Amino acid sequence: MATRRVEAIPQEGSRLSRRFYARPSVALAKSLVGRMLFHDSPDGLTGGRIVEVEAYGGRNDPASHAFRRMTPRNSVMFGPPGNLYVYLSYGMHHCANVVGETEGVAGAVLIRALEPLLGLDLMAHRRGVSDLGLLTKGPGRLCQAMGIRLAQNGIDLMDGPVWIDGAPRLRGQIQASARVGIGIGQDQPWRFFEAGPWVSGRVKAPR
DNA sequence: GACACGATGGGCT
DNA sequence: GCCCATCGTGTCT
Repeated sequence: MATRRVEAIPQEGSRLSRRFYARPSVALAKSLVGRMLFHDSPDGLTGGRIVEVEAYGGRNDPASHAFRRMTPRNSVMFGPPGNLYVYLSYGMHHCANVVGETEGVAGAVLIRALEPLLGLDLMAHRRGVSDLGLLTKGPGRLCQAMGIRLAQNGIDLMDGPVWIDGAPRLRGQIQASARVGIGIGQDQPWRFFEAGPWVSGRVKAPR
């Protein structure tokens, strides 16, 4: 498939610290837009720039998996900040979240879309498509492209095969809207994105 | 056990 | 825009 000219892509040595992740999920969500997400898997290295995220809380957020209580599935959300929370959606799609807050307090940021930059051929192979616009647009698609699965649930972003780079690179202003695909909690504008060709869904204004 | 339900995405109209 | 595959999870019996 066609290759793209990309800017210098930050590599090892500039991972975000646990201290960075230890903050309220809404603040963490905003701060993650524009940063690089990497996965160094046995298949190869893939990476993309985060362009769309959603914040999910705990007992304060009826749309969150952690709204009621801790269960085997959502336990990672209650764990240390800086871990990866992966779950299966609709029986076939994986969704990747970055855990925030502090240990014992649930909160996470769903990664909804990336600008695909590194390992494009591998992403295309995993996705079974060659269209760049369909590689990492949407939480399920980006997990498939990046090779993120249930096996990666709970891994540590500070010291693991999946990590986020320290320096944000923004090409526009960060915008906010209601979250996508939830039936409740739409009054909170907790979706944050940099408008452009890589963002999923449609732009909805907070109700 | 049984059962209802998705933080989705692909295909079709 | 509408339909629905597909299965882990949580809730209820």
